[in-house]
Amino acid sequence: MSRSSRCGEQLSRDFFQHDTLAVAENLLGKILVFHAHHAVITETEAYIGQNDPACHAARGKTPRTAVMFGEAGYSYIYLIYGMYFCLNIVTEAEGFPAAVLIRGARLLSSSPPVLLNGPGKLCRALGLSREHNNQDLTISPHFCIENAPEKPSFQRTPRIGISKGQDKLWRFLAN
DNA sequence: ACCCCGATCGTA
DNA sequence: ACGATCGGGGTT
Repeated sequence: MSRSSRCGEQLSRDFFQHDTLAVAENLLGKILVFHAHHAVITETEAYIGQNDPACHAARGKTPRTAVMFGEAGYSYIYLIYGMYFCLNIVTEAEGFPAAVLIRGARLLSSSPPVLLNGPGKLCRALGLSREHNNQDLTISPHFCIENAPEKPSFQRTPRIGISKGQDKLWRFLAN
């Protein structure tokens, strides 16, 4: 984390190549950049490997989940309930399927800032959809995560909207 | 080929 | 509490 640790710098791959819980926690307060949009991440969830029953990759690699088995720092965007998209960022070592779901952010490129509470609303507001799946977030300044001065205080809770894996406190919510 | 259900959201 | 809406994944 040498170059990437400067404020406003695009995070490099090594930020994402770590334990998913650490990445989910450390993404709080960071800036999600998509073209003209800048948003402070306020809520994340971790989905970790084939032993996590709520993880899409729990039953192995399929065409949809293949990106989760790939290199860290790539986007995993999928359609949910036929109407909404959810944005994840792939984590950990290549071959280990895990990702962080971006559930909430405060949109700065608007006045006053708009609270995007919910992964579907977030993708709709930013214009993220299927065509932005499987993109490397460590390359382009138009789709990346930027470092930020401070990590906010936060709480951990069970993940939202799942029927399995509710015992884990894998949701991170900035105060 | 078919069926079930989901990492959601807005409205009732 | 519920409906909208459709692709993925398991089953036949």
